[in-house]
Amino acid sequence: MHDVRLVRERLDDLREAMRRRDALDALGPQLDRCEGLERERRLLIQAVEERKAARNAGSQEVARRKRAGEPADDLIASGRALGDEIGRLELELGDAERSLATILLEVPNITLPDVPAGDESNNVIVRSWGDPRPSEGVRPHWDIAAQYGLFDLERAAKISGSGFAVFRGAGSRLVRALLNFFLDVHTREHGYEEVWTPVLVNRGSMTGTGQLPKFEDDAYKIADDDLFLIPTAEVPVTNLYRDEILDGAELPKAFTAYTPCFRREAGSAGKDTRGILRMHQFDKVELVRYCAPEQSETELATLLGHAESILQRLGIPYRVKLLAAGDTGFSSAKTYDLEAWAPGVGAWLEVSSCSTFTDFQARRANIRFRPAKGEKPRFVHTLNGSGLAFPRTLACILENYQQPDGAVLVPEVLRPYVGSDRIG
RNA sequence: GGACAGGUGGCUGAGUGGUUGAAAGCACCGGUCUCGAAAACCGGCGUACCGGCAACGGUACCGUGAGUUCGAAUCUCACCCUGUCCGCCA
Repeated sequence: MHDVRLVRERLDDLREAMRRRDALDALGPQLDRCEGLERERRLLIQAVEERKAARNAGSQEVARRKRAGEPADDLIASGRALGDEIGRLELELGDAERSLATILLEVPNITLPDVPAGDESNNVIVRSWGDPRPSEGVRPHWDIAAQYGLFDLERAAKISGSGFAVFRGAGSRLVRALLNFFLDVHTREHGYEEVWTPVLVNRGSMTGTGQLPKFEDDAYKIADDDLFLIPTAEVPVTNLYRDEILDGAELPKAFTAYTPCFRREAGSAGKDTRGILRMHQFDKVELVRYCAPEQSETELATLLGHAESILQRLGIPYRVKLLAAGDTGFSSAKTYDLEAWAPGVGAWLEVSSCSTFTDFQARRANIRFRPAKGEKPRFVHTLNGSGLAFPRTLACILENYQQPDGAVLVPEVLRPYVGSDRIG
């Protein structure tokens, strides 16, 4: 959510930001409406407060006269008239504020100046790591998994539906290994505090991080209780400090969490239908950081480095992609995707997405910090990134570590967790 | 799910419908005293919005939302949360 002052003072900047996202056609008229609504809102606030001040003064005088035993019927009558008027004006004010909020809650964040404008064709590969293994002779992960019984999509479809997976045997053990390996690295070497959170969250949390109101159709919802299954651990972890004021000396704060993630993938029909590349439920270890605005630039680099470190330890070649404004998520101001090489499917798979949200989420979730004693609270900056998503990482491991005899070597760093050095 | 008891400022904790943004204490900040510190004493100490260059003025906020009233922390209703007991349950 944007500061209303942006509408008042820098509406052109907001328009330009939407243009860079290729969203001006859709949002331009809405922004124009905001300008009028904002003006109307302020006039109504002034009108209401003026009358409230008069009513308060009148009430004081009523109290004084009653104590003095004097009549106050005239003041009570004028107070009642003021009250009626205030009621009417407040209805109008409520309408204006709701209309304004409805629009503003659906305006995406402003991307940073170094984010390229336009759609995904303007994404930039900023660097890459490792030597991508040629695809020749490498089977896709679903073939490997079928041979060694690593996961069972047919039975998952029977018990849940398409887009769900049952991992079994060595496959299940690999998932558990990823979970422990990722969390161990982030807590022991990268300085994150580990948290284990609910995966069912309320509407306020989903709105705080920006999934709602615009993307309600993408989320699994428990209608009876107005709860949502989290699409990412970003939601519960970022909302940890919703409506709080943090001590500036504590910043930056860093959290890592393992959670399952649930996505309806509405609009993704027909994409990545083979294997486990796009699931309704998948597992992920997430990294979340809170920092002061001045730190967020370096914090993003730090976060990205932590995610990259996992791929390097696993020995999986990857590339770092800076997303163009039009490809950048709703709440994000700047996003780097980490794409790992999957020789079997012959594609770069997005295994992590690292973003800074500047103060966009903090404003929605009301997360502030006090820079120093006696100073005014300011909004924090929030960042998050996957470190990493399990299914695609698993696919990359199977395909990169496939041996000529068909077996799969277990990456060195995972061996203590898996308990063996090969599958097959 | 049922029955009680509660939800007030960073914390503890008062608060008869009418100078209550809210007593008091703690914590915190500044000052006096001191060689320094502690103690004592004095003063300060919430957030947001509206207007104003500013000084400052105004409005709102005592779990949330409605309602009664000239006026609500205080009365009414609904909801949420916490605690305790019962039921159920991994």
